[in-house]
Order: sequence, then C-alpha cells, then structure tokens
Amino acid sequence: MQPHATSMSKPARRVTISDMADALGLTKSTVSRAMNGYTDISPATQLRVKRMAEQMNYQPLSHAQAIKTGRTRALGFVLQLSDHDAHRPFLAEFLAGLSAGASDEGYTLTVASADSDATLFDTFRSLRRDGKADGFVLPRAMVRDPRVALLRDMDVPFVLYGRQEDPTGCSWFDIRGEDAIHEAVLHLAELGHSRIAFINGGTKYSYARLRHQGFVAGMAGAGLDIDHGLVVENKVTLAEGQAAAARLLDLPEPPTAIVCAVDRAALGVYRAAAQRGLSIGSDLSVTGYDGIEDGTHVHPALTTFAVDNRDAGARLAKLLIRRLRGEDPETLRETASAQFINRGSTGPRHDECRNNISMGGKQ
Amino acid sequence: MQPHATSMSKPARRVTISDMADALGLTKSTVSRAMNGYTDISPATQLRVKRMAEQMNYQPLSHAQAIKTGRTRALGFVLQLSDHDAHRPFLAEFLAGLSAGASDEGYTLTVASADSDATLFDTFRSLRRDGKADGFVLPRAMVRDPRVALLRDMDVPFVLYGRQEDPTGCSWFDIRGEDAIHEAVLHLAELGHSRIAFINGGTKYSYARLRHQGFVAGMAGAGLDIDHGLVVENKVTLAEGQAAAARLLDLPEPPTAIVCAVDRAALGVYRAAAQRGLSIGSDLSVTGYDGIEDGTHVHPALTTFAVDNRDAGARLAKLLIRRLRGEDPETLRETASAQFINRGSTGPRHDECRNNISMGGKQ
DNA sequence: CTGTTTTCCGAAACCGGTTTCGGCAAGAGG
DNA sequence: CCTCTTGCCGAAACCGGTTTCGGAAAACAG
Repeated sequence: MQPHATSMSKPARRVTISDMADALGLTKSTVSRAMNGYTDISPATQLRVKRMAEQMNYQPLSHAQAIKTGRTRALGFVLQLSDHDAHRPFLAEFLAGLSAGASDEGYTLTVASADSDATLFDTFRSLRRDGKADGFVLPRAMVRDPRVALLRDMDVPFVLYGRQEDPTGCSWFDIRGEDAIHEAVLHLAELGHSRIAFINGGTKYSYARLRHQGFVAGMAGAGLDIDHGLVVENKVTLAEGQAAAARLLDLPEPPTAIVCAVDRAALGVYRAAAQRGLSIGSDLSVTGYDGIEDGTHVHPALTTFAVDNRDAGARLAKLLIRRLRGEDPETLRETASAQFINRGSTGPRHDECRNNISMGGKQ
Repeated sequence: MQPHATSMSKPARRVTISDMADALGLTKSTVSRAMNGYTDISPATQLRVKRMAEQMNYQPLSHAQAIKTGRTRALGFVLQLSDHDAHRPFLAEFLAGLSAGASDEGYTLTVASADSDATLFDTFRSLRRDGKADGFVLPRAMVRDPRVALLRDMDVPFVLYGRQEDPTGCSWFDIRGEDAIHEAVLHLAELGHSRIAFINGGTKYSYARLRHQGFVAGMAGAGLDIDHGLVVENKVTLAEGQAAAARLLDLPEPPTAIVCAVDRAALGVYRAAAQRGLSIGSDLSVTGYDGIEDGTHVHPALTTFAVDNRDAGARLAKLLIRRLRGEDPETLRETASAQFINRGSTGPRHDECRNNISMGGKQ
C-alpha cells in the first residue's frame, strides 16, 4: 500500500510513531510498547507492529525517546591527548571498529577530547549530563584507572579496552598480550637463545603488568632463569627503545635476543643494533608487539604480534551496548589473541657475534 | 512490565526550563524566547533570563530542543576507510581539534565510518535523518567531490578541509600547500639546484592540483624550466615514493633535488637514494610536506612543511558552527600556511654524484 | 450462568523544550 | 480624550516519543 518514497532528494519526511499508529489502527502508546517489547502487548500485536515498522522503515527518533528515557543510543569515547605515546596509529582503525559496531546496533559514536587529566572528568560528566553518551568506551586500561573510579561512582556504564585488577562491575575486551610475549619467549628459546631481554611498555597501563607476567611465564616454560638486569620497564617510543637497547647491548654479557612489548621500542632496538654493527635476525633477535606498519619497512621486517584494532573496537561497542541493555557487567568480558607474524627479525643464536662485531652474520 | 531493569541513580537533577520559569516568575515560552534572542522579548528581560541561566547553570537539553528544531548541536564526521593512504597519523590530532572547537561552542562531535563509497552516502543520510549531525566536516577535499554534490543536494551544511574548484555554497579551511611547494622550489633553487623533480600526491584530491601549481609557480619564480619527465603524480606511500624516485634517479640526467608533496613519499626517496649510495642532503636534496614524526627519525631528518592538524580541526569546527548559525557559506573560507622546517635533507647542488653511480657518495 | 482474574490495549499525562497566536498595556498620533 | 500602534509577554498547542492508569473483553473458576 505505502509506496516506497523513492530517494528523490526531496523532503522525505520521517515516518513517526503516529504514522505507525494510524497505519495499524492502534494508538501511539501501543506501538511504543510493542516496539520496546513490553509484555503487556500480545505477541501477535507485537509482531504486527514490528513487521509494519520494517515495512514502513520506522525507526524511533533517538533524541525524542531520550527526552523521557535519558538515553540517546550513543556511545561515548574520550580521546586523551595527554598520553603522547602509542595508540595514535591505531586510532583510525579502532574508531572505525567502534562506529561500525555501534551502527550495527543502531547506535552512534560521540567523540570528545580532553587535553589534560583535569578536564577529563568534566568531559565525562558533561557528555553524560547532556545526554550525548549513554556509556563510555575506555581505551588503554590503566592499573589504577581513575576513569573507572569515576564512572563506577557516577553509575554510568562503561567497557574497557584492557583488563582491570579489581574487576568489580567492569566489562572489557582485551588482547591477551601476555600469551603473545610468552610465545615470543618460547620461540626465541627454541632458536637457542637463553639470554633473553625484555623491554616492557608503560607501567601505568594494565597491559604492561600482564606482558611482564607473560615474559616470566615464558622464561619459566622454557626452563630459563631471568636476569633482572635484562628487564626494562616503561619504554614505549623509538628513542626510549633505542636507549634501553643500547644499555643492554653494552652490558658485559649482552642478551642475544630482545623481546619488546611495543613495536616502536623494537624499532629503537634496530637503531641501537645498527649503531653497533649488529645485524638483526642473526646477531640479535628482536620481537615486537602491535603490528604497526613501520615494522614492515625495516630490514629485516620486524617479527611481531598483530593486533586487530578494528575488531577490538567493534567488539567493545557491542559489549557496551549489551551492558546498556541491562546485561550483567561481569559476564561481559572477552579476550582474543594476537597473531604471531614471523617476518625474520629472529634467528638462531649466534654466540660469537659479540666477540668480533665486524664479521657480520651470514648463516 | 519493564523489559529490562535499568540501573537507577540520582545524579543531581538537571535544571529545566520550568525551573527557570519558576525562579523568574515567567513562563517557559518567555524563557525559551529570551534564551534564543527573540526580539519580542525586552532587552531587560532578556538579560535577566540569561543572568539567571548563568547563575542556575541552565543549559537547554540539546535533544529536547532537537525534537522541535531538528538540530541537536552535533557536528558529523565520517571517516572513510577506503582511502588507505595518508591522513591516518593525523587523525588523532585532527579529531582532537574538531571536538575541542566544537565543545567550545557547546557542540559535540559524532563520528561514523563508511567502509566503501557505496555506503558513504547512506551514512551521511542516516546521520542527518536521525538527527545525529546538524552538518558535516569533510576531510580531504577531492577534485570532483561526490560528498559535496550530495550534501548540496540534500541542503545540509558542510565545511571542507581543502578547497573546491566549484566553490558554490562551499565553505572551507585549507593549508596553502601550493605556497609551501613554491617555497620548497625556491629554497632548492637558491641552493643551486636546477634539475628539480616533483613527486606529487593523490591526483583525485584537490591538494595535488594546488601543489602542482605551486611547483610550476616556484619553478617559474626561480627562472627554471620544467622537465616534464621529472614530474610524477599520484605517489603517496613510502613504496610508491621509492619506486618513483628509483625511476627518476636512474634517468640519464637524474634530478639533483626532489620535492615531494607528501612526507611518506619523501621517505621512499630516502630508500631509493640509499640503494644507490646517494646520501641525502649532499648528493640528493629532498623536501617533504606534512611534518610526520617519522621524518625526524631518518638521517638526515627530513626537511618538510609542518601542518597543524589540531588547529585545522578546531577552525573547521568553528566554521561549520558559524555556518549552522546561518552565516553565508561564501564568507566562511580560511586558509593558513604550513611551517617550513629545515632539518637538513637539502644542501647545495653536487653535480658529480650522478656520473658514476657505483662510486657511492663520499663527499 | 455468574464472579473473578488476566490479558491486552486506549486515554491521557508527561518529558523539556519551541513556536504560534492573541491580548493587555503603554506610547504615538490626531 | 480617544483611537491605533507597537512592545512585551502569557496561554496553549506542538514535537515524537514514553509511561501510568484504568477499563473492556476474554479466560478462568465455581
């Protein structure tokens, strides 16, 4: 009956709930309750209404519902400019995942920014207060995360990218970085390495704790002892990685392999190695984590663990939506594994490499 | 009855327009019109209302107004995953600028994504239709931009990051990349170079056209002839830049300097030069454009033109808001200049480098 | 065949604003 | 002094939904 409004770039008035009511011979209230699955509407009517909604392409206007419900079907994401390290390259993919996951469920994504920690809280508050976000996705979970404390206190739903030691009321998605680091260690041990160093990432983030555990577990699994002089924390940039590697390589007994918790730091290791005439993959083995593109531009390309940030975003969006729909936060926890990408920056252990730097490694 | 139990909380009820009306002894309608600056409210009352709003911290709920006005004080931004080249690294800064500029004026930012050109239009439409965006910021203006056509047709306000040849109804902000390229050419000419090559960016984007013009103007300004064999279009990635540079450097009469429209391509030039034993800055001069961080990691660091993408975002947000407030689009056009950063990848012309490739560049 | 529950839906209020309309009072003009 | 404006504001409808309340019809019980 209702002719399809051909998308002829004209007014194209939205179909409202009253249109639905008229078309169905019901009242607005019935239509509304049917759409929202109230049990006091018969299954038959419920179906009839939903079919008609499909047919007439009726979608309740989110901000019209919001005026009563307070929820506007929008997910909030606050980007913090304060942390200047990583995660910038991933942002595009991650946001794409978030918004795709959101729009799959009829949600949208509101993005705000906070230039300092001081304004961060206000940003959350006003976003929520103004109904611009029903809940939040929190990237880069921290060990003691003030955002979690705030949102718990405000009783605003949220999901974390990363895990939390005190998981009360927390939902999250995370990549099991600890498994990746574990795997990296085993991989290197199999190649004969025993003096394996670990350059870890930002200690204030949960991921660093976990990856450290992964390193410890990996070394134990390989039956190797940990030399605590070979474990460095809190290196996330290329420069920091380079400096850390320089120190390690200049030790009396340098490592023959370095596991990095972050690709950028691993690229710094390349630099330090180059300065010392060590060739990566033979004289020195290196592994990274993240799967950034720059890792493919060095020679040999960086062996690393790729993270699918788009997928992460999409899954976080869906978790948050489920939480907004009332599911128990404690059940909304997922993890995935990073994908090992062997690109040649590791190789069998060479002992002699440090005796005579200039001989170079050709196996 | 209730389909789902929503988590209850009592967070300091918002002050509504009725609260205002009561406090002032006026009616809602008067308060509303006063807030919106209607002329049929006396200046005195107008002031009184606004003062009270300040005092009570009253801010009309955007989605409550939206139900009547259709505008929700939200700017829309659609990120297109289809263009896989540049602009990823800038995204964080740009978005930060956008949301900061928006929130300065009481607006927020809704971000969506479109995985293909096919879904792009639908994304714009539904965002607008659902009142999730009052207007749009369009990044990376294209020569024939379908988004412009669509939004013009839909009569939805928008602003471009980049200029447009048919400027009817268009507002924009842009960095004058042509001036930068012009300057680069003059800089190189001053250093004695005459065989200057140009590796341009994506031809479908407006910026490429302009930068090409800048190159032409610069060569003319320096009194140099353009060898069309030294002009390459459409190279935006490191690999593409490398390949293009390889071809240029293997010419019978290779250039002694290469101007790149894009930093990543310039980094490719470094590769090609290294493969041929040419040292950047002495054997071969290179300039880039964008100011990406990787440019500081190569040796010598890349001389380039830095673009302040955060500022660009903020200015675009404000332009769009002004347009939403009714200003004439044609008056909403701004440009800024890129900042020249001389970091050492250019130097005086060396002629002998190309006579014998295998001799390698030792000065 | 009554009396009592249930089931299912309509009527109407409400949410927080905007906008149309009309009317009263003060000022202008004659 | 009496109209005619004009300035200024209140009353009420409206926007597109949600939610409370109550009542008619149907199902069940006796």
